[in-house]
Amino acid sequence: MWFLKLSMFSKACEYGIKASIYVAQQSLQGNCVNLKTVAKEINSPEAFTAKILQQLVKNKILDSIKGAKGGFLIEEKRINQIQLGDIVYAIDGDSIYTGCGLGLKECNARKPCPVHHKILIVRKELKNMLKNTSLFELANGLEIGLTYLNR
Amino acid sequence: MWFLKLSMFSKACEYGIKASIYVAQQSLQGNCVNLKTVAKEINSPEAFTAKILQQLVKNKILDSIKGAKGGFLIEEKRINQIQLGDIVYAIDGDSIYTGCGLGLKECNARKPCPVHHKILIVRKELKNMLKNTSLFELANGLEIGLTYLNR
DNA sequence: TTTAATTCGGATAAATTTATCCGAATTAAA
DNA sequence: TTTAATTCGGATAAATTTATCCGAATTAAA
Repeated sequence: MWFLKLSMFSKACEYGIKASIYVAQQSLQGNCVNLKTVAKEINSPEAFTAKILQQLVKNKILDSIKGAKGGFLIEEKRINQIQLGDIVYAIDGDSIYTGCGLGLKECNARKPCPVHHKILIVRKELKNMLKNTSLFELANGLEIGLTYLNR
Repeated sequence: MWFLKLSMFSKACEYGIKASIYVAQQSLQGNCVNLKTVAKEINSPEAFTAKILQQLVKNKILDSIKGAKGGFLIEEKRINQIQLGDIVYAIDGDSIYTGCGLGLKECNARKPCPVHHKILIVRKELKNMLKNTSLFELANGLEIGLTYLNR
């Protein structure tokens, strides 16, 4: 207790998002990058990042190439089809879309928890953001030096 | 991994919010309620709830009365001064207001992470909601049968 | 004064999330 | 063909969050 989090994403999700953005940026330049490089560039623990990259491959966010000179990449034309929400979904599942804000087993508009409608507004904004933010946009911001991945 | 959460609040926070609402509702009727009753009514583990109630007392959200016939209550006039955000803050601290969405140590408008501006919009909505939702409003919704705490 | 019901506070355990380790499988290059 | 670099996948460990236990302190009522 006493220093809990209200961060938007889990660590797994943070790493997943950062990794996807980095791989996308590199893929736009025709580069395939390996785990070691990814972990270094996004400043994340290597072994844990490996798990997350696997998860992203399973969920068709990333492609992987096995063996020496292997690594991760994203088909270029897919980069602007993938939305931030797809990455979050691949790692955290659909708990944003479901799940009561106060943990009630049942909670809906007809029999809502006390914060149901309040949270709905915020969640709607979140869903919207996740749906309308493309990986291309994020990778491009990084590429042109507008944003940073590693500080 | 593989079934992470993207729920808005931690369990501790969920219990804290539910407990505060229930105690407020009861206080509006002049009742002082003990841990056992609170835990039962909000469907939460008793011992853990005890810790959270203590935390809320320390942070002046709730008042406690020790000894037999003791319990928890909120001074009536304070119920509409307390906002949802105060409860969240008491338990989870100010991590909503600070903290980079991608976990970067430094992240600000001048050198933002790739999702900085995206998250700011959502966070602003969240902050707004937490600031403008009073405990009275939540307790009252429960009282008049508009909302439910235990399903 | 004694008893019973309660909050408080510390220690500890269980569950979940985060992280590491290591060997198998794969593949490019020597 | 062999070697070295890599992804993959399972087992396990560390850290954090969630949860329990128990005795001390407090207080209303018998």
